[in-house]
Parts: sequence; structure tokens; C-alpha cells
Amino acid sequence: MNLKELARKLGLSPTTVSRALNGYPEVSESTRARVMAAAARHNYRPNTRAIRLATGRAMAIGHVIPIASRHEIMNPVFADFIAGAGETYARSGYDLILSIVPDDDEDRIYRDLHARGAVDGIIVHGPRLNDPRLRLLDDIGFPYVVHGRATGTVTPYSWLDVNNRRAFRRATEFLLDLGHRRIALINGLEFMDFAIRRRTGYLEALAARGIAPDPDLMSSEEMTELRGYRAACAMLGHDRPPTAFLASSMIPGLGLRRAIEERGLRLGTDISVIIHDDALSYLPNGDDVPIFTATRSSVREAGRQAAEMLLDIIAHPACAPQQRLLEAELIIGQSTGPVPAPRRS
Amino acid sequence: MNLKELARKLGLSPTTVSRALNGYPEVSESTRARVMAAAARHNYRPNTRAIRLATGRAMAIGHVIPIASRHEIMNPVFADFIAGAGETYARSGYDLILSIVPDDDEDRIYRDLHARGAVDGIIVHGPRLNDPRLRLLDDIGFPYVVHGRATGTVTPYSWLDVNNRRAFRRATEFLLDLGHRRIALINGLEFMDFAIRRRTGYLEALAARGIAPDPDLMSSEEMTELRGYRAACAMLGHDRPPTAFLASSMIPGLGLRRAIEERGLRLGTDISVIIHDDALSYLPNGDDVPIFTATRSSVREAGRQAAEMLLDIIAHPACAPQQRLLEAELIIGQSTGPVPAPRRS
DNA sequence: AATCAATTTCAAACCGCTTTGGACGCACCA
DNA sequence: TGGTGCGTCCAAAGCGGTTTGAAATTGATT
Repeated sequence: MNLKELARKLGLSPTTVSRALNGYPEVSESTRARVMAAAARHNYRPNTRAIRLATGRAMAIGHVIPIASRHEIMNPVFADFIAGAGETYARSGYDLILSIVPDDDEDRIYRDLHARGAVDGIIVHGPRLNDPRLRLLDDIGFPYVVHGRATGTVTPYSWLDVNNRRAFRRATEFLLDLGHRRIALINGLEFMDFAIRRRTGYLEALAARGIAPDPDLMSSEEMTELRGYRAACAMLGHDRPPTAFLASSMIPGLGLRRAIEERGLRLGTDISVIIHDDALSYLPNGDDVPIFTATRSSVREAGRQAAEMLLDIIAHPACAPQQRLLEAELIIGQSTGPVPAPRRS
Repeated sequence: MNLKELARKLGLSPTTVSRALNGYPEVSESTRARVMAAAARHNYRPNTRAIRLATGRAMAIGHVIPIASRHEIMNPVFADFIAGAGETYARSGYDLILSIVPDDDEDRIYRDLHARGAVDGIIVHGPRLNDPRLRLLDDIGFPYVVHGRATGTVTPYSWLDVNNRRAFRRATEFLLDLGHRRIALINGLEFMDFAIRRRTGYLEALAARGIAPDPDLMSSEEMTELRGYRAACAMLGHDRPPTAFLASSMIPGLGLRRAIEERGLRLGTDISVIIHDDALSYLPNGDDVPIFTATRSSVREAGRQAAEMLLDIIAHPACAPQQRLLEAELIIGQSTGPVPAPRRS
């Protein structure tokens, strides 16, 4: 069932039918009603391919997920982000096209998506320090929104980010207020922008209390359970082990907890831990009482908002780049407590 | 830069240029070379929208991810599956379009995707008992491949699945051989097909040794860390607690481990655990020596193969439905050991 | 009754590619 | 010499919508 056929059935021209369905004013309300009814009856849906060609719009957004080609780690945070973005697209009639791309091949993909006219805009995932992709996207004239920011980029661009610096500064201050002085940071890879900001917040809080950071208490790794475990083991084996940890996400946080409990230490009394909680649906941080004290910000909500921002930019290309900074809330769970009396070992 | 323009620059007709680029024989090799060179020079890429309209093919595959509308849990296993499928699509010039859909609205989405001509085929995720989607897809004539199977469906259909029954049967037998008799099963939700099969395998192994299953040792929950923890807590608090556990995935397995270690029990000596390991990139099961003894099957590889199967079906619609059953390997880690001597409590 | 503007409808061009059904030139053969 | 077949290339008709510019209809005004 296509437009022409529907028009024939109605004894109208395709033009009129098209206008009736798309809400143009130059068609009487009575015929519009007739057309709508007929369309519903034959459950007619305009062919997406034809619309796209005729209007020149792809009605689709590209999400390009970089995969570190060496390790092939897929960041599962994307799953919830995309679930959020998908809700927005569904409401607006956009499709979401997903490319998983080795990070040494991203340029080609962006160029391709543009030249082929496959998508109207792009969500940039996993921005890095001085990320070259933003320059590239500006050059080819693609509307885009960055999930996160790219330290080092000077030209303005649209982004949506969590206030990572402030979140980690507050978390560190919270631990300092509890009396902790040896606070470890289990961070993501340092070329990732979010990791840089989190470290900055951590260092700021330490500096404000006149505490010199100890490189032995700072690790930067891929965010897997195993890496969190390993890093924690190394630090807990230190001759002056930390009394508290900050972890970049729930996943290394689980490894961290394993390392702690394996040593017979109790979370929240012997060792304090604060994680960043992206509110992943499959890794809930407890329900009533959070397990981990955490800086929390829903990545799914971020997905929703980033998608809205991008659609807005596509609809109003003349507007200046948009930015939105989400604040993480510090939620108190069972994994933090006052620094214990020094152990006599 | 489009076909017409490129043709004009070359002094050829659009027809010839199109044929040259698409490898048709009715064009001399010399002009083909000329055309190819010019196309590369102006980095011409045919407009996807136009190709799609002209050929009637969408050159895109739809992945419809159902979200339980009540809980909004996004199964993170999809992330790695899709990463695998994406590799296949990238090689074949297909796009991957992703819809995250509340499970009470799936019908509409499938109908829509078809009527709009947005995709050429569908990967069905998370099949359930008597899943009505397969009937629907057959009715509307959509090529599809199911990741998993749908017990209760009688008409043949294409699927790719892990041999869940055999995997869990072997795992259970392995525990039985170690002397365990009280073996608990922490399963996924029971309307999910994979959960049914795993339970079947588990029950078969018990029955073969003449052991009656204990309903108190079988739980069916969403596969989150917290649910795994809760289920394990309840079972370990039982007056005849299990000496071994089977967990449906790494994620509830982590919660299970937490419950065990929280009680001062040691994994692999006091309590044995076998999980199903989907080989998720962000939750590696150790590296040299696996942490968990596990039934392992890479879901990423499953994604690759399912995608290939679907592309093949689309290319050869006349063929009979295809099936592929992947065997999980049983890998021995540090989480299993002989049943401990009964505790005198 | 003729004029005019507003309302409603339509024919045709267009989006950028594929594909059908020739056209053209040339060598080959009878 | 004229037909046949082959190798190259092209004009034009789709694909299924949107959109422009004009025509037909209607009602009000003069």
C-alpha cells in the first residue's frame, strides 16, 4: 500500500493525500479526515526510503561507539545511554543507527556516514583528550553532540556531561571529613576525558587540605572488574595502604570490594569506598539503602537529554552550540565510615 | 558530488558510471578504470537513500531489544552481541538499526519497520516461551534470526543458540562428581527460553543421579548483581544450605560471591560456584586462570554468526530456515572444589 | 452578470540512484 | 553487400514520496 494507490482509492491526487497526512493547511478538514481514516484503515505507512530521498533528511541519528582495537572492550555504559537516547528518538520518529568501530578507523566511518547521507547527526561517545573527531565533524559539517567533553578543544561545540570534577571533589572531601588521609583513586584510562576531570577533582580536594597526592594510590585502567581487583590488591599490599578508595564506576568497584573482603576487611568500617554510579539498570546499587556510597548520575537520563539536544540542533542549525552540565548527587550508602584507628601491625 | 555530476565530468552517462562502479560486465575495463579513478579522486560515495529507494532494499538490519516495561532493565549482554553483529554488518555494507522497545509494544515496532521498509531483516533478542513474535514475523514475511530459541514454537524458524541444556547439565554433573548433593540454581526469569533450558539441564543431571530437586534451591530472577546476592543470602540461610551454586551469568554471580564471602565462606573450598560466562568484554573471568569455573560461550561470536546467518537468509530467501547450536565449553576455574566435610554446627 | 480573492485540488518536476530496452559501431560471415 | 552478433554505451522509466506552481472551484463583492 503506497501513496499513489491510496490516492486512487480515495479519488484524490497523491499531492492532496500527502498534504492531508502531513498536516498542511491547504486541504479542507473534511477531506483530511477522510484521508486519515483511509490511511488508518489500510494501515498505510509512508515508505521511509522514499521520504528520505525526497526530503533529503535521513531521519536517523548515528551513534559511533569506539572500541579500543587492542582490547576490544565494549563499555557497557553505552547500553543504558543508548536506551535513554532511543526513547527520545522513538518519540520523534528517528531511527538510531549504531556503528561499533575500532578506534583507528573512526574517521572513515564519520566521512562515510556523511557522504552516504545515512544519518542527520552524530552522538560522539567516549571523548578523549584533544579528541580529533570534533575537528573532523566540524569540517564535514555534521551536527553532533558529545557525551562528555574533550579537554583541549578550543572551538565551541555541543556537549552534555556530568560534572565529574565536582563530583569527585565532593566525594574526596566527604572522605577527608571522615578523617581519611590515605585515599586511593581507581580511575579509568587517562586519555579519556572523564578520567582526567575526575582526577582533577580528586587532586583539588587533596590540595585544599594540604595533602600531597601519592602516585602509588592512583591507578588508571580499563574499567573492568578484574582491573579494579588488581589495582586494589596492589594498593592494599602497600606498606602504607589506603583507608579509602574512590572508584570510577560500579564495575571496577565490584573488583575493589572483592579485594577488600578477600582480605577479611569490612567495607564501610575497615575500608571506605565511594564509587561513581551511572545508575546502570543491571547493576543497581542496592535499592532502599545503597550498598556503595556513590556519586550518582543516571547515564540513561543523559542519553535522553543528549538526544533531545541533538534533535534540537538539527532542527535549528543556526543556533549556537549547546552545553549542559549535569550534577551528580552524592548518596550515602554503607560503604563509608570514619577512618578506623590505626592498626598496630 | 553525485552520480550525475561525476558522469558529466567524465563525459559518460550516469548509466555507464553506475555500471562501472558496480562491476557490471557491459562496460570496458578501460572505462571502468577511468571511472573508478575519478570516483576515488572526488571521493564519491553513492547516496544511501537513493540506492535504497532504487533497489528496494534497506541495506539495514533491525535489532529490537525488548525492555521489560515494568523494570526497565537493559540486558548488558546485548552490548557484546551487537558488537559482534556489527562487525559482520560493517564487512557487508549493512547498517545496524537499533530499537529499544517496551515489551508490550513490540508488535507495532515490527509492523512499522516492515511497512516503512526501514530494514531488510530482524534479529530477535530475548526469545520467550511460546514467543508470539515469531508468528508475527512469519505473517508479515520478515526474514529473521532468533538469538536463542522459543520453546513451544512448532513451525521451523532460523535461530542461533548456545546449548544451554547440555551446558548446565554438564556443569551440574561436574558438581555432582565433586560430591555435591545440595546444588542451587540461580536462574534468569523463567519465561525466558534460555532459563527454561538451563533448568532442564540442571534437573536432568540431578534426576540421572536420583536426586530430587529442592524448590528452595531454585530461584528465578532478573539477572542483576543484587538479585544474585539476595537469592544466595536466602539459600545460605537455609537450614540445609547448598554446598554449590550454578548461576546464570557473571552478573548475578558477582552478587553470589558477595553473599558467600560476606559470610566468611571461601569460594572454591567452602562453597563451589559455576557460572555461565558470556565472555563479556568488560567482565572478563580472570585471564590466565579463570576465577569462576564456568560454562563459556562468547556472545560476541554469537552476534557475528547470527548476523552472517541473517544476511545469508536475506540473500537466499528460498532456502530453508537455518539453525546453529553452539556448544559451551566447561572451563575449570578456582571457584569449584570437592564438597567439604559436613560442618558441625 | 462579471470580477476577484480565497479555498481546494492537481499535474509535473524532483530527490539520486538502478535497470530495462534499445542504439551505435565494428568485425565477421555468407 | 547485407545481415548477424558482439561489445559499449546511453536515454528514459522507474523507486515512492515531497513540493512547486498553476488550475479549478467556490463564495463574496461590485
